[in-house]
Amino acid sequence: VRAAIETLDEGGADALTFRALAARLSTGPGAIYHHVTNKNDLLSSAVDDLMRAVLAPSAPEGTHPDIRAVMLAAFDAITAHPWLGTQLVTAPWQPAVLRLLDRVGTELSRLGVPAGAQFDAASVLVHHLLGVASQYDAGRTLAGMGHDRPGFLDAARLEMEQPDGDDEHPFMARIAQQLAAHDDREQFGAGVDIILAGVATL
Amino acid sequence: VRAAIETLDEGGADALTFRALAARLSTGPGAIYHHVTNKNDLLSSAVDDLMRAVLAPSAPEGTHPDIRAVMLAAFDAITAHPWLGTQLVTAPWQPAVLRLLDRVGTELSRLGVPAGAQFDAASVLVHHLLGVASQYDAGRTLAGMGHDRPGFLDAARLEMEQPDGDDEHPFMARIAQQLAAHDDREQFGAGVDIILAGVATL
DNA sequence: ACCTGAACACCGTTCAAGT
DNA sequence: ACCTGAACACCGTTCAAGT
Repeated sequence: VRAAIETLDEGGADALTFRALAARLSTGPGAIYHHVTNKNDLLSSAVDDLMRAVLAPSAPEGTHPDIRAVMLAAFDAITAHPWLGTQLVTAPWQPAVLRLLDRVGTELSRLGVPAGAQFDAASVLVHHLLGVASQYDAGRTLAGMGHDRPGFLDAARLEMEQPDGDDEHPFMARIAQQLAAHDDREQFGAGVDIILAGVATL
Repeated sequence: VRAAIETLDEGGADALTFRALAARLSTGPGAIYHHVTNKNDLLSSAVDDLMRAVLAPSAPEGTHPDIRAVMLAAFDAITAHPWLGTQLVTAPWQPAVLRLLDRVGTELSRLGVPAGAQFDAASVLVHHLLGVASQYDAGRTLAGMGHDRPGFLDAARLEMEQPDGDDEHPFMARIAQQLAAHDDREQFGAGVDIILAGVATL
């Protein structure tokens, strides 16, 4: 599993092959099946490993883990391992996601959110994370985007323009500019704050 | 593209193969490359077709499209074509997603949301949609879940229990029960409402 | 211009044969 | 019990040859 994580970190999702992994471990592809039942099993084990660290009790004894801190820890894990986001999104019912959901939901419960709304609220928070996560991985591999997201968005906006030239898509133009001066982590946190503000009204 | 959508609807993402598609169109696999550059191109064309219908101006002349209505229209498209959700999540920078983001953002702008927060707010809304969307597709194919999500969640909860038996994961137990009586569409709308309530505080 | 379908370079997975 | 690595059943994609 550790070798798989290294392969994924170095070459992305496409680099993880039973043949490549076998070569890295100086063995044959078949040998891997003695330790793992599946490629899916291997991937979810890799995800589990990383998410376990995210959810490890970092708060000092007696203190309660802060939702915002947990969300940001997950965000940081995903930026460090971009393939992790895609993997979480592709299999949202896997144990790692359920553990995260439980942690968030439990914390919401402690904050006094009504029982009937805890699941709705926790889901929105986790979805926010998964959404940002998937963008992050896709952004690395997308042809033509590179690190120039503002330019990419602006080009996309121009493609969206109707032939009649009536609609100008001012919103897209504005966010293309904003993206240039934006810190991803800050923006993620801003989204969390919006959701928590909404939760607070319940 | 229409044949691809039919294949995807009938057999899910794995069923769309150039060989299967060629058979359905009574031709060879190579012929498809004269109309489409790639499998990715084919998939995003299929996504575009469906999302174009979602974003088509449905509101009567002069009226403004309601954010909630747009979000629910997208939700309905995804439940009708579960593979659509996975596809949207896998490539969040594709034109279809950007058009949705623009629609939501433009509407937020009209509602008086401060310019600096429009992108944050629109992103959270779209992420909520994509998150629910990916769950929907994964839920169909996940082994052991079937249509018994409460039972599945409860089993997952039991697996999560630590050997020391101290932690009871009461949140998971509660949502496992809630899921039995829950309407997915309603829950999706509840999430949208939470986000909009948070946006309103800005 | 468009189609045909064999061929190429890969996959994940299996399995007889070894140690 | 674990490894080995050829073999199997697939992929997406290409390309000479046809119409």
